Amino acid sequence: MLVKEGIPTRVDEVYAGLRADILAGRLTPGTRLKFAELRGRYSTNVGATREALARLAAEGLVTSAPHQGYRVVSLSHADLADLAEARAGMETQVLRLSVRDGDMAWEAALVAAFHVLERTRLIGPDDPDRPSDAWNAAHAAFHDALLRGCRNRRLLTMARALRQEGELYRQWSVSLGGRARERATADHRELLEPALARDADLAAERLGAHIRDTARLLISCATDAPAEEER
Amino acid sequence: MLVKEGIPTRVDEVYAGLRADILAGRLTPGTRLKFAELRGRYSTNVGATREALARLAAEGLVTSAPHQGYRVVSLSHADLADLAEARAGMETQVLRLSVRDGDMAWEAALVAAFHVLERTRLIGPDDPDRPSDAWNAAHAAFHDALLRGCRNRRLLTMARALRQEGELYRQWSVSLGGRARERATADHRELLEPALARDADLAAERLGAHIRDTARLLISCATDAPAEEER
DNA sequence: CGTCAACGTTTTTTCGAAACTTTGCAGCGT
DNA sequence: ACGCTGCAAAGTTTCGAAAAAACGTTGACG
Repeated sequence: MLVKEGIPTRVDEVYAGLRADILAGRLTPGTRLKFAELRGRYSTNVGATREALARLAAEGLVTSAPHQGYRVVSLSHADLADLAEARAGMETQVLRLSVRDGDMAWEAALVAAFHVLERTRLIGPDDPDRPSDAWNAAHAAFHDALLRGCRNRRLLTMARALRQEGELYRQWSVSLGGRARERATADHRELLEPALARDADLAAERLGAHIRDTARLLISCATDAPAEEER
Repeated sequence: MLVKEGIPTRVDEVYAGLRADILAGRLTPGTRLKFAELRGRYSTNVGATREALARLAAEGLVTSAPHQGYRVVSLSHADLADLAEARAGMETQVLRLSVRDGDMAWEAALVAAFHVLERTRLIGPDDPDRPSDAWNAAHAAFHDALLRGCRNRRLLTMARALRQEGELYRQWSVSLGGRARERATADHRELLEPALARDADLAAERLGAHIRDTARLLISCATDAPAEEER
């Protein structure tokens, strides 16, 4: 956060790669991140790896304990509940500001994102139980477009970080229940309309409900105990 | 964040020292942080310094640009307004949860913190224009006690990080106006009472107003342009 | 049979120097 | 006088190896 753009350095590459691997699920939650492995995986030195991990730790995607190395953040029902609560509060606040301050370009981007989301098949060709990658991307883009009108960089950054962690849970949750499939488009249209109508209260209320519902759904679906340790 | 405790490592020392120096104002906002200097100041190597700075950057206390090093975050009126808005939203949310979930130990700690704050002289012996160090510490402790009842670690951590940045502005603001002095104790009593009475709405409303008022006061007082560049 | 201590291995942390990038300055040409 | 190009200095980034710490195993003792 608060890092100005410029020419990407070596650390940035490792950071980006690591983050992508975690978010895409190529590195499962709870796995230990040994420097030797990472050094081979991203073909870099220890120092760069260390700094990339430090950034991810600050972001909440990995945890660190002195002299015990880093590991991918582990998931738990309790933490998911906490995260949902934090997101509901955070994102509704940002959405209010977004609705208040967003200009026409924001509206246009929002409508565009919704259009893409609406037209993207929820279920991919490969795995009939899991949302397709394209849909996940469109979904994330829509929610980001929703918040992007907020002029407060600080709040926007925090909301994004929280949402990103949510993606981790989504990635590792088992197949979504049937209800989610039918509701998906309707839910998002119900978010779009009050946002465009500049009804901040209604939009915020619906977004909060959306987040809480999704979290509840994930919790109820994840009957299997979430990944814990690995030594 | 999300760093488990353990035996402090070298990086932790540098991180702690650097953070203390920034918050105490020994390193002024906007100053460039050269590795050579820091290496001498904390008698350590480049790598440790680098990692400590990376953590502080993630926390928002320093900024970084590729190939241009790190510098202490610079202050501006616009950013202060953003920060106040973020804090108002964040802290009121955490306070609601704190009031809802806080147990008797929380109440006790809160009362104790208020007692100390009430009995601490606002104006120190050395500088008649600036709050004393003791009062600043008591003030921070009271606000922390207010929020500490919140069981959601994630929200609590974020609220604390935001508040910490606020301390930076307070440190560098010019002497507070007269109104602040009389209102100080009354303001905080008006925070304490609804919290103990478990009136989350009233407590949240007053805290939000308190934060916004303080920020407004700081902005109006800081007639001199805030520190900007230094190359 | 269980517990504890010591040893060896694995992994993290620390460190200084080489390599690369940016910045400031002087010289040259227009 | 102004602008551009190339050089020198300062500073950041990268790198691999040495040092310190934790972990697992083995062996001895109660």
